[in-house]
Amino acid sequence: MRIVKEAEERKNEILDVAGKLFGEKGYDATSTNDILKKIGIARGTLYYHFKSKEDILDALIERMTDSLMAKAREIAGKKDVPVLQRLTLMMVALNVDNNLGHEIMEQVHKPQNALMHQKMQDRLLAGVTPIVTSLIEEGIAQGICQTDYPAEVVEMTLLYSNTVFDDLAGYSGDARQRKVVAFVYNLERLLRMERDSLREVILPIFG
Amino acid sequence: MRIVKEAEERKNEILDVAGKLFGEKGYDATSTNDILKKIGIARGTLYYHFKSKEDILDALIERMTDSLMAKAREIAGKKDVPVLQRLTLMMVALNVDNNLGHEIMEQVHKPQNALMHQKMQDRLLAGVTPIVTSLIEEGIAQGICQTDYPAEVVEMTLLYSNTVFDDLAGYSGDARQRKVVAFVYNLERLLRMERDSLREVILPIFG
DNA sequence: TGTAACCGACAGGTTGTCGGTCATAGAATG
DNA sequence: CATTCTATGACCGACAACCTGTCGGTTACA
Repeated sequence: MRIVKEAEERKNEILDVAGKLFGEKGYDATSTNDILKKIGIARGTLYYHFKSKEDILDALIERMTDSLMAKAREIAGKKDVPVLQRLTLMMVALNVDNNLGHEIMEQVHKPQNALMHQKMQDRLLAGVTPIVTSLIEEGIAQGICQTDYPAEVVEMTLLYSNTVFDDLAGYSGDARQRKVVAFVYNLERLLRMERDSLREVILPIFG
Repeated sequence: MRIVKEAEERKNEILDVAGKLFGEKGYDATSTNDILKKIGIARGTLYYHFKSKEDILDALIERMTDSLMAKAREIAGKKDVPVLQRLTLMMVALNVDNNLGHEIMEQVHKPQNALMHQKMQDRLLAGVTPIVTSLIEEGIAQGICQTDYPAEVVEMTLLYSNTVFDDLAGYSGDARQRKVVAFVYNLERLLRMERDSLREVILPIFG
């Protein structure tokens, strides 16, 4: 007996399985056959819902980044919470959801998954940068920090943390700690903040 | 009549053609058939010299980065030239050879070539960072700049310029100019240098 | 009953393997 | 010194085993 489902439901079912497999074996190493066999659908069904394998990846990334950005926007919008605290919340959200929450991230930084990593980075940078930038601009208005180029500072910072902290697991405990401390140190300089003023805000995030 | 060549010569011949094709069509879109037909060798010959398509890519990247790093080391080693001037030469070398010289770079930043981009970035960052860091440390010793984390500053800076300036062509003239100015501004802050002290050094590089 | 969702065979392409062939440097021989 | 022999490094191309995307036909259900 052939099982029929609403298009939206099937699509999500495909994305769920694809996401899991991409996370386990990488995008390139996962074949469309792997996906459709695991779900129990035919080849034609998969291509009825998505026009190509890359289309699946794009939809998957969109689904992930959309929910992440919604959360980021929500945090940034809490005007009653102090700026620095919102910044902390933001970094927690980005790090947990981005690097740990989904197991996809465990494999995403190895060269094999370059395409996936690249696409996520592009989308996240484009989407999150303006949100975080607005936060920084609030901070500037309140005299907490200062820079002539908030957007570029944010861009540089996000890019760096997204690349380096991705495979931070590869470092030993000490080297890891040093990286994080250096990151805080540099960020303080970029934003012309007092030495160690961000230390207590950011350090706890990375343990 | 079958043509026989020294292994090293054939290898380089293969890398030459592969590099050209990867640059024109991207890594994924180039098949091993494209390569071997263009050279005029059989399938078996290609796989006699390289164990896989990815192996070709790796060898190609190694050949490129090796020559680039040799040049970087040479520049850094000219102890009679002032540090700032050496820094300029270094950036020129990295930018020209990396982004313009080889036409490979023209296509390298589009998502299709993510694997190529990723591998080059990994290798370049790992290789060039210590060289540039030593340069910065010289500058610190001479009192030209100051930071507690020179390696991380360099890492952050190289990563950023390698990612953002890659597809700088996508921006209009004004936005491009702004990016570069912001980059200099941020670098001065990271290295605790006087405002605009790097301006004349770096700006000319990007026109 | 019309159509959205589904099926699976198939075409055309890809990578990597493998048993076998040929060219040639250098050893052996006259 | 000239010639023949031979071991092996370089080369060949058919082939297996995959892969993605298409398409005409089928089925469930609103």
